[in-house]
Amino acid sequence: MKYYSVQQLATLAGVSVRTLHVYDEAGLLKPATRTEAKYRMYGEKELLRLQQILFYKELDFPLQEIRAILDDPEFDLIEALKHHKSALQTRQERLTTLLTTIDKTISHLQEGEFQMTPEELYEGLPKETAEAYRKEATAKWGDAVKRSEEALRKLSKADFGKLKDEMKANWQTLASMMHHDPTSDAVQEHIAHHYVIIRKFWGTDSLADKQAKQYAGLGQMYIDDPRYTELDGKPNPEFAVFLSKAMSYFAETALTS
Amino acid sequence: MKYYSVQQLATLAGVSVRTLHVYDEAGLLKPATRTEAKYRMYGEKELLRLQQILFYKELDFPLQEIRAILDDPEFDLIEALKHHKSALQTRQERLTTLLTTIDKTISHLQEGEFQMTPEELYEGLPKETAEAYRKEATAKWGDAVKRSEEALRKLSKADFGKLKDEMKANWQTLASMMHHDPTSDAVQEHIAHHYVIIRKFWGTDSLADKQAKQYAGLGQMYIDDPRYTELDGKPNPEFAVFLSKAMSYFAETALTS
DNA sequence: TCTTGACTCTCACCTTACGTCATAGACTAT
DNA sequence: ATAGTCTATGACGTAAGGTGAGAGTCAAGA
Repeated sequence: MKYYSVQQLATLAGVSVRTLHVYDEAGLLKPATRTEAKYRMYGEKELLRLQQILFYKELDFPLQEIRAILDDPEFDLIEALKHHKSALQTRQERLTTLLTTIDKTISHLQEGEFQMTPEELYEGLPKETAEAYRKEATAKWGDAVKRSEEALRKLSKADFGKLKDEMKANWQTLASMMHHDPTSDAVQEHIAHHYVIIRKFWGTDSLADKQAKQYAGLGQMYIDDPRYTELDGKPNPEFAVFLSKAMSYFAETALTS
Repeated sequence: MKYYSVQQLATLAGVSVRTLHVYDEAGLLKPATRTEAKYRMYGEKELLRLQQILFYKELDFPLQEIRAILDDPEFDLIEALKHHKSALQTRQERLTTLLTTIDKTISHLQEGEFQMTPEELYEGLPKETAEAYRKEATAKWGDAVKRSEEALRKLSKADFGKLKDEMKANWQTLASMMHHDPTSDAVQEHIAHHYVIIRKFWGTDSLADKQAKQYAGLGQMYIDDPRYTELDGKPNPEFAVFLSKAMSYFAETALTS
């Protein structure tokens, strides 16, 4: 039977000696035995248990719960995991909010310094071209466009600003992703995230789904049209940028008209 | 000049009195003045500073840094925000990994755990009719059906019951809506709400989207087929009821096979 | 055998940003 | 005057260890 000293076990598992002391004290991981001089000696079983402990610690379980899980065979592990999962999701949402706030703060502070003028936003997309897109969209989606505009008008000014910010970020992500890898699923993810944004502002309102579907359909209209996606018979590397701008223009128009 | 007591300020800002004590002690927010009895009195300026403090606290800055930011006009705020942002992004990535790990662990633990008798679920739909629907569905959606079944088997018994209840309610709403107005958008809303339910039970799992899409497609299959929607060349008033039962049967079968 | 250096033991205080008493004094309304 | 509310300070507790202090233990070289 092989034994490990505190330091050996600590090194093996990548934790500190103090950590093992704490686990011993907490009854979470007792040494297999002690020498006459009270040195802690751990065996294979303890090593395995430590692996388990570290696994749950990775999942951010508090030590008390880890002990409960490992010691009580009746413990409803699955329920605990699910509970923990929802807690993590809450944290993640909070982090997302924080990141958005930080982004806004940064861009607010940089106002004037790096601010995008509307001209820059539409850069490469001349007014008449943009107008043409809008006409095309309204011709194909007339009613939907109107209903979308109604829904948008129901937002408060503050929400309107937030919505614009989030959508802008989403489009920028799309453009950046497709710039780095034109074959990626970025468009799908973009639309999926668009759903998320829409839901956030209109909740379960059935208008949300209509709006999102209409938007997705509008994007699809461009995506399906080789006049936009291809250049000389090959994928147009500028398509992502174009799509971003076109959709942005469409939304801006819908939001403000 | 208006002054606020500790409690007034605390209530205004939504923090505890103790928090204000701590901030005073830390030199982060000193009261404008003190009464003879040493009561802390805060003015407008302090209120504004408190807003600032809470803003940075929202961004998870430690109090020491907040003090540095607010007291040192030379502090490079934008750099600090950017630095902080990347830290938050790291945390968020870690959370995502954790959530994935939890999902994997849950499904690993639930493997093979769940079985159920199909008999009680066929209620209201004769066996041979039901079997025919299922055959049609699997013929058209073979692979998707199998994947869906996998996902469904991973639910706990408790969740399974809840899912059944919510889906049943959703179908009943559909049937009732279409009964009153066969031309309504009820099917779209039904599918949209189905998305919501699915997300609730599978959360971040990407299977959720596949499941929902497949379900939507299956419904569309019936909706597009005049054999079901029409009767003697006119809209079939029983279609909603039929669809409800067919979809119900399909899901039940997927849940139990 | 003695000494040196590495290892180990337990005790105990420190960390964040407060929460939660405890005790004592201050203010307000009846 | 008295009850009820508000305030002050001080002290202890939290999670999961970090960082020593002081003392004992072990293996190896001189």
